[in-house]
Amino acid sequence: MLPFDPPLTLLIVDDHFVFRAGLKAVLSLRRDFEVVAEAGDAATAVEAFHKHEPRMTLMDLRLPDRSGIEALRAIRKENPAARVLMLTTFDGDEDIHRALEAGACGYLLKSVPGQELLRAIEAAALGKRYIPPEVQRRLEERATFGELTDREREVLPLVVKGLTNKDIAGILGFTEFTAKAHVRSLLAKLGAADRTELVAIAVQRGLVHLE
Amino acid sequence: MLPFDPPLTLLIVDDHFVFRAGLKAVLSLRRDFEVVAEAGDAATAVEAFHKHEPRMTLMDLRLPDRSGIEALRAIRKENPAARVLMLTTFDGDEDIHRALEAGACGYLLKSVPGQELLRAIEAAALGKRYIPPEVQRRLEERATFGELTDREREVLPLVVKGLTNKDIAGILGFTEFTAKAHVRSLLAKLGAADRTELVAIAVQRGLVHLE
DNA sequence: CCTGGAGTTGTCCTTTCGGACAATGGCGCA
DNA sequence: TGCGCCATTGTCCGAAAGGACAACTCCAGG
Repeated sequence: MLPFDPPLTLLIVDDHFVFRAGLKAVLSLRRDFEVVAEAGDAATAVEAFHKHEPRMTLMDLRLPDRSGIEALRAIRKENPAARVLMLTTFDGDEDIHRALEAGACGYLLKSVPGQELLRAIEAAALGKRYIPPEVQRRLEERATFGELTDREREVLPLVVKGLTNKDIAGILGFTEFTAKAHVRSLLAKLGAADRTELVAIAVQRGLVHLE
Repeated sequence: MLPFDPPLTLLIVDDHFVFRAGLKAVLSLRRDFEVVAEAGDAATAVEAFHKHEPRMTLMDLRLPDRSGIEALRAIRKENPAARVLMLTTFDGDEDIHRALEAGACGYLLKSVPGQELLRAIEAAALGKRYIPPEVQRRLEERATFGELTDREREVLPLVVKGLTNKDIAGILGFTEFTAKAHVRSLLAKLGAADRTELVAIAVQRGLVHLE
């Protein structure tokens, strides 16, 4: 593999100072990689991207200003050719799916070994989509479930908050029967026996986030 | 602050290669800190501790062989004077509590800046317990809730799995009434209106872990 | 134009929940 | 010895949940 010339410019986005230091340490093993900027939150990330126009961005999914995927979208909106590699701990297949749909050119786990990280960046910079087998597997499992509708996505977080069908109906402005219908559909689509299990599955799969 | 002489020997335990690299990079800023070993899982960690007898151990809570706190316990059992600093992303107050109870000499968030990390290690090595204010706050909030009984700790995961009171009773070998009583008690102690909210709270607080 | 999916609103019926209250036995601690 | 906490088992009751159906509207896609 030929080295990048000029060097591959990189933007690092992660709210963990120590992890950023680790990335820089690993990336410094390649003379043809150059970290031109780093950011610890989404707003700074978008700004830094605009300023430095890096050829590759490494982005954490979980950022303090609660986005990561939003930052990805903002960056891809500014430059649709931008290459962004998501780098995160496992967050459920929904997050992976959303990241790839938003145009990420790969999805690495933070547990990635150094060599694989370098290879993934190289592959992504050359236009390939780098997705590790374990992530791929999760995505395929996911495909067996149907997509959720917009309404279902509105109802689900309310169920997770412990609200009753009547409460949900009041908030979203329809009758209890409608709420029941949506919940019934959610149970079927996610394979849950009742709303309690629904919460566990939804959280595990990253369809909703607690806090 | 006087430098450590001989140098402070350190063991690093974290399953993320990149994060370990970051730790080493930050720690190398102190000439009197010396990383003598590192481990990516609990078993290796205990082994490395036995072999190198480091004066300080930095340990991630979440390890692939599903322990972290177990590794902490194993290490403290071998050497009750061992100093172990937990270093992790937020995992709910229950994990913090269990770690400190098991003898951790501090609990840092992975988002910790480099300087604070170095200061925390220094403080912990000198016998102080380093706990950042945000973690302290979480622990105090927690104190307002009562401790769970052993039975409640058995029942809770089953509730989270979506089982009914009757199912739970069958598994644990008592009647549905007893299951109801425990669930009622859990609802009261954790401040949940129903078992759906109970799941959300239990997961958020780290009383149960999904997967 | 017609089909299908989504969203909406219902009914009927059985099961489950959760609150209030009460009673028993055990075990530790003062 | 007695008090309190825990675990256990109940009863009664109203509210909520969830399955099985059915029907209507709207709208996009073939």
